[in-house]
Amino acid sequence: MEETENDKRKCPAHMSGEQCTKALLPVKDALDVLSGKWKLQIILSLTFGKKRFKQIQREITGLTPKMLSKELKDLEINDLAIRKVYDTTPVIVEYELSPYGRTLKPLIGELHKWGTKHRKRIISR
Amino acid sequence: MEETENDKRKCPAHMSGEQCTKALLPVKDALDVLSGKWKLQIILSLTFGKKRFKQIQREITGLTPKMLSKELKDLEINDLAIRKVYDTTPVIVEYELSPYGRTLKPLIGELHKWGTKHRKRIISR
DNA sequence: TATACCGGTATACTTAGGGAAAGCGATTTG
DNA sequence: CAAATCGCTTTCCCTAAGTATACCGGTATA
Repeated sequence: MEETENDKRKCPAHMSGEQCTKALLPVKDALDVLSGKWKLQIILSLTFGKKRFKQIQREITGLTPKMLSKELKDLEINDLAIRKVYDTTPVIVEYELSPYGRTLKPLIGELHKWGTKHRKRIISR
Repeated sequence: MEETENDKRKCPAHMSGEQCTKALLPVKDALDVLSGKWKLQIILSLTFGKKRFKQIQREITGLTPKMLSKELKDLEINDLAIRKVYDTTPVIVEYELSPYGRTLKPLIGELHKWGTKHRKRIISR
C-alpha cells in the first residue's frame, strides 16, 4: 500500500502542518471565551442590562458564588464585561457587557443557527 | 436601593427566563460538537481529504489512539464524519468529512474571524 | 523467523472543572 | 440585639476529561 500520494493531501500545498495548526489557535481562543458551564448564560444575562452579583446568581439556577465570581473575572480579563464599583455604603457592584463583548453577538448567532439545524437533524433519527 | 425596576430587565419583555435558556441549547450543541482537546484538529485534518486512522494520528502530535478512536466515534455519531471500511486484506479503514460536516466551515470561519481579532486585542496590552 | 504496520482496546493513572458548605466584614431591617 | 443581604473567598470533595502504557489479531516485509 503506497501512501506517498495520500500524504500529500495532509495540508493545502501552500501551508505546512504547523501553519495549519496555527490557524486553529484563534478558533480555540474564540471557543475558550464561550466554553465552560456558565459563561453563555452569564453573557446572555448581561445582554439584558447591568446586573449586580446576587442578581445574576438569582437568575441562573444552580450557579454558585464561586463559579460566578470566577467566570466574571474571566469575562473581565477578556474585556468582555465591565465591573463597576460604586462608592456607596454598602458598596454596590454592577457588571455589564462591554461594547467589545457585544461583538460576540453575530458569533453566537452563527452558533445558534448551526446548532438549531443540528438539533433537528439529530433528534429526527 | 430599590430593585424592582432593575429586575424587569432580566429578559426581553416577550420571553421568560426559561425561554431564554432554551434559546441557549442549540448554541451549546454547536459548541459541544467542536469542544474537546482534539476535535478541531481532527476536523481540520479531514477537510484535506480522506485519511486513515494511523495517518491522522501521525499528523497530530500527542494524539493517542484512545482519544482518536473516541473522537472519531463522536464525529460519526454526529454525522460529521464517515467511516469507510474496505474489504481488503489487511482491512483498510478510511475517515472523511461528510457533506454535512462541511457545513461547519462557515461556523469555524466565524470563530476564526472573531478569535483573530480577540487574539490581537489581548496580545496588544 | 523476527519485525513492523494496521486499527484499534484495556487498564491504570493524573489533571482540570465544577459542586457543597462554610465563613467574612460591612450594613440594613425587624 | 438578631437576622438577613451584599459581594465575595476558602476549603474540601467528586467526577469527567485526558494521558501513558501495554496489548490484541491479522498481515506484510526483511
